[in-house]
Amino acid sequence: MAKAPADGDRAVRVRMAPSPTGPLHIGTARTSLYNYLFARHLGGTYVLRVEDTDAARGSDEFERDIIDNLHWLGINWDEGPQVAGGEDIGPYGPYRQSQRLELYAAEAERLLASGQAFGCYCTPEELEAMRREQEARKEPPHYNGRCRSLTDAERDAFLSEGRRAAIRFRVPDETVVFDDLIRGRVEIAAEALGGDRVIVRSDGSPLYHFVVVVDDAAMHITHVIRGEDHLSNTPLHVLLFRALGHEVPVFAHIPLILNPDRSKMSKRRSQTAISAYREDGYLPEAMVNFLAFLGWSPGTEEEIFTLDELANRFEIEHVHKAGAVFDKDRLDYLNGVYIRSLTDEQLAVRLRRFVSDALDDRGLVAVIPLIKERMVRLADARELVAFLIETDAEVADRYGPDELVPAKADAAGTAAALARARDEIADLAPDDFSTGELEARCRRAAEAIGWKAGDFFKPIRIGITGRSVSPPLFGSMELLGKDRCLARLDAALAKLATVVAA
RNA sequence: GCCGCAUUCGUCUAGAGGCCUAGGACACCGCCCUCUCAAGGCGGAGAUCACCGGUUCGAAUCCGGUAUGCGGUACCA
Repeated sequence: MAKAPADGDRAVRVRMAPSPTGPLHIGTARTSLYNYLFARHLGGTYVLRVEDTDAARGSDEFERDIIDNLHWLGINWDEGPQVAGGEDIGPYGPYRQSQRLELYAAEAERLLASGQAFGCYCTPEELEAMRREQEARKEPPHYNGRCRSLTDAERDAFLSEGRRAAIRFRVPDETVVFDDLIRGRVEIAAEALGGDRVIVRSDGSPLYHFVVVVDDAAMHITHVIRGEDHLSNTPLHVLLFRALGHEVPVFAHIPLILNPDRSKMSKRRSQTAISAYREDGYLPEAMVNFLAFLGWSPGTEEEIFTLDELANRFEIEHVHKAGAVFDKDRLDYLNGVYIRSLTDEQLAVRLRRFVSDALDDRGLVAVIPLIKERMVRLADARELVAFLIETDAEVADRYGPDELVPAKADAAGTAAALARARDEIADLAPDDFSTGELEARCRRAAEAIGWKAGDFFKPIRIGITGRSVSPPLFGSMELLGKDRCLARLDAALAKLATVVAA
């Protein structure tokens, strides 16, 4: 079961910090999942914090999408907002950064007071010009320290020009070393950070790298599990934790999810919104199973796991180091596995919102045995059951007379065969209008005229369903009912007659 | 450019010095089953473990270098 936290008796606390600047992204979902599994495996606490400091790009709609889809996946949290715009729960709230501004201001003030940060009066235009010069000189772009040690007179001069100060963190000159649960020891020279970094804009709003550290410290986060794209930012974070006088958490940088061309998965090249997969009819169980295995493996050959089983088995040390291409084929396969594992009744509930109400609940449950193993996604059911919903005329409009004719037959022969089938079916008593009886009669009829069963069934299938590919024929006929079957076969016969006559 | 991380079948991965003539899954191919399509069963092909050098009796596994890929390099998150 749960083993002791890796770093002694400190209770594990992890967090997921999505930014509501877009719908829940596949990568964010997996990072959330890994955090969740890590916390549950160790009996720790899972915190959700909304990083909504970017008011211009963020929206309540996206926050709702993120929270809703996280819930849909089965990922729940112990602290944080429970519903979008709703009450937070937990002792370290509020859990939305837009409501924590006083804390950030106070922490920035502390850094200023201790001399670990300073006011910088350079304008964005000046900084841009400086960067361009450095680039022209083939130097790595970096802040040149112009405002590092301003005299009072210089400061007053800037102020009287109407300039407002941004706050910069004084980056010490050293090599930062930190341990990563997945990658081991990482060393990065602080020089690579490009000089003293702005932590509060000149308009007073704090920057991501600052608030993330302030909040992780304030919320007593012990393990920061996040995407590999944050690895290079980590030295800055370590330095800030130390400057603020807080314990540095343990880091774990998980590999990225990749487009087929191995670039970081993006909206441009892949479907990235979890909600889109949900609308296509992927099951959350399949999604979770798939995401968990994208970069992690239990080390055995088992591959089907529930969320709880994953939480039991998950070990962060076994997370793979390299990026993983999102393999849609594998997701499709897993989804099929999960669909087939449901009972007909369970499947009917999941399918309800994907299938028109023209097919009632009873009808839906009844057709499931015919379509269950033919679905990859729940949305596939729409096409699979369409023959039950479409009118006879709509079905007839789907095909031309030639399509009814099997490869080795002609129109006249097909018309005769189909007429024979029609008579057999018409002859059935209502009580005998069943899958078994239908099949037996049609097989006998095929044999009687010397046709292969497959050839004989082809025009029936197309006449009944309007399609050359369909769920099992006789089961479909039973569900359709005798009258509609006969009407559709008559329509097919009428079509054939037009080409036989010609 | 600079900094960092990575590199086992097409893809996801197993692999923690001898159990590896490298295992599994998806995809692919073939056969079987079969009313179409699926599902299922059986089988096949597919990786000189990026490359080069070391360490070792022995390396996919340890070390160094190279190459390639990716990520980062903001008063974005």
